[in-house]
Amino acid sequence: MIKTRFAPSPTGLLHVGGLRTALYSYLFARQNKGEFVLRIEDTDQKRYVEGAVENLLRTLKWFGIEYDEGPYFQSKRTEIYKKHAEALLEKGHAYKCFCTEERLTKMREDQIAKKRAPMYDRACLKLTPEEIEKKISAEEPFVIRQKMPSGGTIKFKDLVRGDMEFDPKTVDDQVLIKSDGFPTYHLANVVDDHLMGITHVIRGEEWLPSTPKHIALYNAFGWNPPTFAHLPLLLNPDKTKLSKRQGDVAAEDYMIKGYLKEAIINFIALLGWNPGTTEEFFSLEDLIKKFSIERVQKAGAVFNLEKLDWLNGHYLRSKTPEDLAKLILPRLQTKWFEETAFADIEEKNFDDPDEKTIYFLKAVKTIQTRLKTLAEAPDMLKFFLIEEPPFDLALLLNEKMKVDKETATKALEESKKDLATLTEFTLQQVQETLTGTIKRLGLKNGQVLWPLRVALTGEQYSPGTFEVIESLGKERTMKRIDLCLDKLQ
RNA sequence: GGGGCUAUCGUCUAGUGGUUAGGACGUCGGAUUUUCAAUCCGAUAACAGGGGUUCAAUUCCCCUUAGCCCUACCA
Repeated sequence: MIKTRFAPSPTGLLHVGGLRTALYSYLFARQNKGEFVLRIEDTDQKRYVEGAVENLLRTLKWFGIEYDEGPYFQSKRTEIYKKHAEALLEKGHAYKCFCTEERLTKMREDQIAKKRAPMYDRACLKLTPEEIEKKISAEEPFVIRQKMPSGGTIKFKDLVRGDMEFDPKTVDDQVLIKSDGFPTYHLANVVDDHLMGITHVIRGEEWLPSTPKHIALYNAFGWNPPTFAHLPLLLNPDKTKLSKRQGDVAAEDYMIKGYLKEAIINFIALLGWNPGTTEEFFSLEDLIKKFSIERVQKAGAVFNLEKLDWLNGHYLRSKTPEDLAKLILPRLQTKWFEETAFADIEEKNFDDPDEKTIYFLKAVKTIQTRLKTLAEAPDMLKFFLIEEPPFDLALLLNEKMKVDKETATKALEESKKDLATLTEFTLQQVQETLTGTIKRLGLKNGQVLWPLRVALTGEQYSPGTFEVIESLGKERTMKRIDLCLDKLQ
């Protein structure tokens, strides 16, 4: 059975690159009716960040990426790694190294100065058993190093990159157990993947150069290595590895900014993979069916937000007003909103809406097509929800629209008079009536509709005047026109 | 310095030994229009360079270049 895993280290908020790795691993497992394991690689106490695990769990859940097993914590499995390291020691595939940090640093500096590849010089490999014994009784701290094989070629087939070949002579003797007793990534990773029955290791390209170390470890243990798939990196606009310096990288940042999970999933799925067709909208379920590891790209992909915006708009527009309203509601907890009559609307109201809720839903529907992110919703909704829109004379009188004070007054008065005669306030009725008003006054559309729109919304940009009137309803429309006329005097 | 990976429009990408090198986002223009969006239509723009192989290379091979990743008792 196919089994994949996502193995992040809790050093901060889950970033979008990690999310994509998790997604691909998850998709691959699901589409093969396999299992997906979550493992927390917390073997470096120095880099542990409080709350990182919670953020990780919360984020994966929010995106609907569910794991079948775990989360495992490597920090709770140190005995296992120690035992395996000792087995390696016995078999001669590893050795104890007592070198101090100072010596290693100096060695490296010397090597670099001599234009040589910085690698451990295996000084401690020459230690006699007696010398080792002496150092241990003297309680000298030590690490356990992997002894890379001396000859041959390390070969493996990468699902994304094809046949790979490394000369073990170019690969350093990696530290396996640190002097604090914790394993390094390289050991813990191999031991766990084997013990947990992982069949496919899907991870970022940054791990490609250390894969020969891992293969050598599998060989040393006498285990069959899993199949590897190294994913291309997500890049900054300048093509460097995606980093915090150049914008938001935490998945949560995008949730906060008002991107929908389906848009984010769709977007990152397409960053490094494509279906080979011109199809471009994919739900998580679609992806499980259509994803294919063979079609994963080799080259890195720039994390470019323009397409995310477009996708988000698409998904926003495809929501029902009720669903959209539910998403917007938590974002409306602002001071001005608390002072409106709508502050007490709850999510459950949308299933059995009263008059107030119906109005709210209508307002949501009216702004729907111009929403790019959920974060914009409160501002766009504001004029619907507050009693009185702001009055801005400079905005109301618009030279380009040929609206002066006299025109505005007349337009508002006459529109009000005509709208007052309506018994029904449908979009069609409103439109026909006002078209008549415009004709009768001999004005251009804008000369009537602009002042009306500004009177009703107080905004520079808004949905169309007819829509606004219909959504506001007769009572509010009348009241707002009066208010505006008063202030215009 | 060493090892490795990569290379098609600005971006995400399709694609083939012979194609008008396709799509999407963006940008620009037009339609619609009361503003802003949405929508529809159109345009723009790419095979990194040099050698081979071949009747023919964007495609296959080699070299160069560029970019990136790794080179920790981080992951």
